[in-house]
Amino acid sequence: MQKQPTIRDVAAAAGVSVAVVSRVLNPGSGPVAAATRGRVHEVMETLGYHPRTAARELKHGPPTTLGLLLADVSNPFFARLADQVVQEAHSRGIQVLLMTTQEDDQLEAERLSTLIERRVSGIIATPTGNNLEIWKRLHDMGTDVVFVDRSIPALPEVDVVTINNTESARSATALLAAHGHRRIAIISGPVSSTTGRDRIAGYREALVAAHLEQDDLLIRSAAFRGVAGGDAVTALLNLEDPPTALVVANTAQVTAVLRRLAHAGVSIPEELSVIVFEDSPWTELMTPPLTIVRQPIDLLAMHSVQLALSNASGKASGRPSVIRVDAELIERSSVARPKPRT
Amino acid sequence: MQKQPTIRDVAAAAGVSVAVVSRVLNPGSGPVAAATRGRVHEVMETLGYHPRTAARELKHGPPTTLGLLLADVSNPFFARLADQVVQEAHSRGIQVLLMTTQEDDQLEAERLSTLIERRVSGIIATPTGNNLEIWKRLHDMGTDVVFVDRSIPALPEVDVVTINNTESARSATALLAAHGHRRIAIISGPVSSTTGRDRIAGYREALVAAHLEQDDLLIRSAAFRGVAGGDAVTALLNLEDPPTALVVANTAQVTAVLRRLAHAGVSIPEELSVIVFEDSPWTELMTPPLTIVRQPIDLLAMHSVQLALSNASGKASGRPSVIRVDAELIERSSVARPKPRT
DNA sequence: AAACATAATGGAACCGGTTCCACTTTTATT
DNA sequence: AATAAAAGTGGAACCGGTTCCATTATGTTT
Repeated sequence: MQKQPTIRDVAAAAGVSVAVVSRVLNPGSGPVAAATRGRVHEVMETLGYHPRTAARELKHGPPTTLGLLLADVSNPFFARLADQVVQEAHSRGIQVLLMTTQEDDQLEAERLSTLIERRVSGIIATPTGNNLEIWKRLHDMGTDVVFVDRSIPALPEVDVVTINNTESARSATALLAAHGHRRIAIISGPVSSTTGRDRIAGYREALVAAHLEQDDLLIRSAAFRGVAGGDAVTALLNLEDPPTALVVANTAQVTAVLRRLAHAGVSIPEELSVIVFEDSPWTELMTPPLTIVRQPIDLLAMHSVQLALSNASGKASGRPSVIRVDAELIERSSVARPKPRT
Repeated sequence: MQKQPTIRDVAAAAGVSVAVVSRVLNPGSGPVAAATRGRVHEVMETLGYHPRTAARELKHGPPTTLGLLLADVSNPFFARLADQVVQEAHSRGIQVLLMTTQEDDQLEAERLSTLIERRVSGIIATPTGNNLEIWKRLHDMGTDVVFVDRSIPALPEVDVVTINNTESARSATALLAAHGHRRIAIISGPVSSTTGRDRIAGYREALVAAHLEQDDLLIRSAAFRGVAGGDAVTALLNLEDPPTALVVANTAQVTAVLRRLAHAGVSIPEELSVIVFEDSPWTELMTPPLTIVRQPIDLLAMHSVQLALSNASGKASGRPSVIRVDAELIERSSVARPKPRT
């Protein structure tokens, strides 16, 4: 491994000063004779010269890197979000440092530390909900923080991009109520998360609107990681008066829930109507095809990147932006009328 | 956005020289009195000081960043690979720059450029198959390149981590043959990819071993992106003598294939036995649960990171490493005996 | 107490770029 | 042709760390 040529090597080989080479490197930063430019380019080519980003960033750290801090990427929802964010960023010449927290606030704190040291211009994150002080400090330092999917109410100064969680859970629940269900259950994310809380709120709204009785036993929160969704299902099925319909509002637990249902021999939609928050292509291939709530991941990604970078470019709007996009309820065949009581 | 404190600010505030602060920052790089260390730490805390990675890397670029160049991350296979790679890297204090090529060699070239400029210590990639010269140059420059999942035969000097593609396709095909199938089809990736080629080779081996006739009409290559898998299915079904069994060896096209089969009203496994290369939890939830080839993504990730970093730490082995891990054939219910000819 | 090893600290060069400013050469103006 | 304006170039400081080496403070040995 021979060592890399530097700008001075190039300058020497081309018979010019480093200032000139730098100008060639940064078009528009100053005049360079066409002939000189050509010669310098040639030399760079033959020497295999590539300017070091680290050195360039020393002077004035340009917004060339963005931190993406997700819970984990094995979850297809986050994976697709990551994919879109990366594409969106690339299209603007920005690179993405991908980090994962595994829903662990200790890890989150560590990741944030390295992002600070890298002086990333912006951070797009699904916060665990803790580390308040770090987030606040980050924001005060001028880093553009954008929470996506979830948020932290205690930090109203941070930009947020989410789907309309309340409304999406409300409409899903309302659909079930419209089919005549009176015992509708919901499995959501942990109540410590805004998605968990908001979706339960929407669920309640729908029950109220449909004049249905609320039963807290029908509301189950499951952690994002692990297989808590399965246990929630079992608990629901063992209820004295079990539900006839179920909203799975925890994307990470959808397969765990379905697995347990299959195991228990529950037939969908005859014995249980189901709506899931998840739009994997697999949902359509199931028997029966599942009625789903589709989250517009591309919009989430687009707005996140936009916010994370717009502020960086000195927008400095007073108010924090809160962007709420609508999810889409797609009716397929996992919802039916409840069978009459025996 | 006030500007960040530098090491000199800390030094001044603590009443010491920058050299001392640097030593505090890098334990083991020199002696510092315990009292001094404490004072410096305090000052760093109150000033909210974080050393800039860019500046640190200027001196001797330490192997602190790794490039991960994948086709795309919306594909769950790559997503899980990314997740594992990131975790593996984090556990060693390494950050990951995630980039995607969308299977486009033009984009690949651009991404590689930025990785070179960042002086990443290693690159883990699923190469498109082109850009030979760039890969070669990268390798010659001393960057540790590791191809994962796929490889480029024309670049034998590069480390590779893959599953045993030939064997996995062979065993899947053999299982179908053992069930009495004589017309077995395969939908693989493009023949320009090593995975595509190797899996077809394994398929052929199995046919030979089972003394079955080979029919090139039963071999279909589909691009990774798009919905080419669907068209391949249609073509197979319209054959004069259609297959009774199918191996879907193109992970990215599995759902497209299944969708088309569902659309065509083909019942699995009665009319068509199916084995897919894919181990999403959804495969088990299908009706019937699908027989699959499971790729040990965690091993792929572990070995990739290990190789990408081991070389960096000056291992400098003469031979390139080729690590081939075994995939696992998991029998469920999508394979049955062919129904007798009518 | 003298002699010497060791610990602790500071000064300054250096990493590889960018940029300001001064200086020289070319082109335009009248 | 004289002069002003613009284009092209180079020297050197600077960004924020690391590190070598010299210097001073502390501790140990005989």
